Amino acid sequence: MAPNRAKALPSAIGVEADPLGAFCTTATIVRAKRGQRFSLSAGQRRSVYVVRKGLLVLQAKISGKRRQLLNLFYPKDIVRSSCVPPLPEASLVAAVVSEIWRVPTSSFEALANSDASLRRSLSQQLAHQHSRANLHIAAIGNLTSEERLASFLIEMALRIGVAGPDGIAFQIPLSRIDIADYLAINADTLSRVMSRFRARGIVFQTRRGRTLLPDGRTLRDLSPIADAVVALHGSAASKRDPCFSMLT
Amino acid sequence: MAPNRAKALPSAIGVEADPLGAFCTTATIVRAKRGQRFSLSAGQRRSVYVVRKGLLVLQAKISGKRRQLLNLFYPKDIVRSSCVPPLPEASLVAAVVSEIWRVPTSSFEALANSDASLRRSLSQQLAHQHSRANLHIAAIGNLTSEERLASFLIEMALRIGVAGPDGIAFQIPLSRIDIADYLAINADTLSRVMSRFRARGIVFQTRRGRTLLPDGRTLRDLSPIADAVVALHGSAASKRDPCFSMLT
DNA sequence: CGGAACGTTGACTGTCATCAATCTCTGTGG
DNA sequence: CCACAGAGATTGATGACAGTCAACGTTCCG
Repeated sequence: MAPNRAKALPSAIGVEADPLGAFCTTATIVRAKRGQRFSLSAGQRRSVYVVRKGLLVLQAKISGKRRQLLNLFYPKDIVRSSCVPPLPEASLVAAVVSEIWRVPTSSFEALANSDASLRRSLSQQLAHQHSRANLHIAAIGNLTSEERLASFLIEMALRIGVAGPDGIAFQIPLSRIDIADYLAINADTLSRVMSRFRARGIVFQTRRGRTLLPDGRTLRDLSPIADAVVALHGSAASKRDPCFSMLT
Repeated sequence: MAPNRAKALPSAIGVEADPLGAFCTTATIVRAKRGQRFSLSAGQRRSVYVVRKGLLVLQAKISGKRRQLLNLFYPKDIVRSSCVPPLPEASLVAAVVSEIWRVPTSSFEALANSDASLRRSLSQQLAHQHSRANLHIAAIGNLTSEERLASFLIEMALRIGVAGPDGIAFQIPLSRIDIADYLAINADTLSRVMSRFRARGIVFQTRRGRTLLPDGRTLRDLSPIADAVVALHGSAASKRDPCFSMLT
């Protein structure tokens, strides 16, 4: 819980380039428990957050009651308050145990100003996240709940799934309510759709919340935006494991 | 229609700073008719577009049939393909007669690299657009069709409205189908909601497509995200005309 | 004078949200 | 060890809202 001063990265062993590691000298490491919130309001001294491990969600409330998860943030993602609309209770919340670097906005800008290649990485990263936000608009604007859930499962599989002999397995890092609020459907409806998927053998769920997707092909066919999801979330997976070919 | 080499800006007369004017030396001016498309696919030589006048929409298709307008772009907005998700038929379309500057990506980056204050403006502008995209997620994820239409009318009023004695007037630059696809509702439903608004005296529509909003207060009350819409779209309006106080 | 595109309206249908009851899982305290 | 409470998930019944289809009206073209 106590923030530490970030140390230099351990020398990489077969790890791809980590341009965001440049912030390690000015960042404060924060280890967040599930549910921990990070304020994004303008009142607070502004910081930029860089996700290192885990999963964070950007959420807000509409008219004080209805909740919406606007974005999911994975490792390497950057969160800055200027990209967050001024909605009530807009905040960044850790969905699972996570590690985040908190970088003062001034240091963030100073570093970006001094390093052209870092600047390029940041620009690309932010554009990528913007692209994901736009895809999410298309998803919740046009898809049925089944299609949304299929797209979400593909996203999860690509981001945190591990390919095995029986399919792709992972532990969904969000509660049912979180998933429902992310996909903009009712939690009850989500439960129904999930049950339907289970009955059709599209997903298997064991106790302890593990999810198994035995048939990537069918899942792909269920999601009209599967190609785009793979393009935006699949880069990590395809590097990690060739067995994702069912999805990609 | 014929692209011209951009000329230097005329000396400003009481006009606020225009950091994007820096691109005038390398930009190609494009005057677009209603419906003209700009490719954003990777195949094409990439360009960055800067909106100068008019209104552009970013659209895509889902499974070849359903259309979604992802974003609206107003003057000063920047459109680059890296912010656009890889969906079928993703394209930038002029909703009305517009003027756009087409800047080669290489020039765009070179200029940004050479000028720290321009870089700051660009970063702010892109963050602002990202913020609007996130607000749109909240809108189509959580609002009823009435609430969506109210929010849209507020956005239009702030962006292109002119305050007069009878309220705020403007000519909606989108067809009904466009508006419906932007708000992610059916065009028939939109027509019904609009009729309801007319019956309640919330909007008046004359022939020639002019729209009049006599009662900004009621409209505000109908939109749960009115505050955020005003914050993200109202800066131009409040400078232009104090009569927008009904909305802000 | 057609014809096309767009908008409006009504009737019907289907999906999804709401409400409520039940069940599972987890952690706590006796 | 068991009982209990509370949160979250599941499932059914029900109703409202919005999408679909169809018919008709309007406007603007050639």
